Amino acid sequence: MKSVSRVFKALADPTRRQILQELKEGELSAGEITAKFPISGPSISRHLSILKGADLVAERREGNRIVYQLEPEQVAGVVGDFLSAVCPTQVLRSRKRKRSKR
Amino acid sequence: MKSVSRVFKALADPTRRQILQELKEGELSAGEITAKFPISGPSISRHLSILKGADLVAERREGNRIVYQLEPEQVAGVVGDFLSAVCPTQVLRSRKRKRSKR
DNA sequence: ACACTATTTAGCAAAATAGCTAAATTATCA
DNA sequence: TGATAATTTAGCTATTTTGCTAAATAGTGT
Repeated sequence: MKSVSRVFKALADPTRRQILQELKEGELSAGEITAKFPISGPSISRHLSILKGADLVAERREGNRIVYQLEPEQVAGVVGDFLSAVCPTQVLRSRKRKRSKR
Repeated sequence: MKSVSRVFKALADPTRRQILQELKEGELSAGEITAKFPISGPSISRHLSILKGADLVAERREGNRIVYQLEPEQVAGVVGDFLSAVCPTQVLRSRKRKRSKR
């Protein structure tokens, strides 16, 4: 699937959007994220893997747990690109140019 | 459903995102839009009604046909709000403040 | 090795989504 | 009014999504 599609599909779910908002405050482990939502751990885990698949978050293992952090550049990059493609006059501000296929 | 959810669900489909991009060039009738895609008229009609339900497009009847136009303020407003909520440092530019519940 | 904690993976059921064709609707024109 | 054109609505099917519980995996501490 294309990157843009993965990102917008990821953002289509309210739980996932809220996970991103929580991560904006700082990194959190899977368990800490789960504690903030009324749904099961496995369901959160699935949401996290979708967010990760869209590169909206990064994960790293830290001992026993897995810690997630927001990737604001991907969020702003992909969504911002779409926004400036569709309504160039409304949006915009100098964003870092994306490095081509690093 | 909440407005933000309707918007992001609407944007989750690639055909719908592309419809918005086509409309960016100027308004188009349902038939003209259909002609640009490889899927059936009724399917396009459904996509249009989802976009309309999210206020991403407006429609008006013009004689025989129904003409659609982009609502760039809704696109930029909702998506931009999310963007500045999640990654305030990356994005941003003065956007018109949304009039409260007109 | 064993127990314990944190997390993911598997497998299932219910709901939502997107496509199709056929039928209904709305407007135009003779 | 009757025919034609443009579009939507209805009804169907296949696929995807989201939630769950149970089981597997990975790391820590004894």
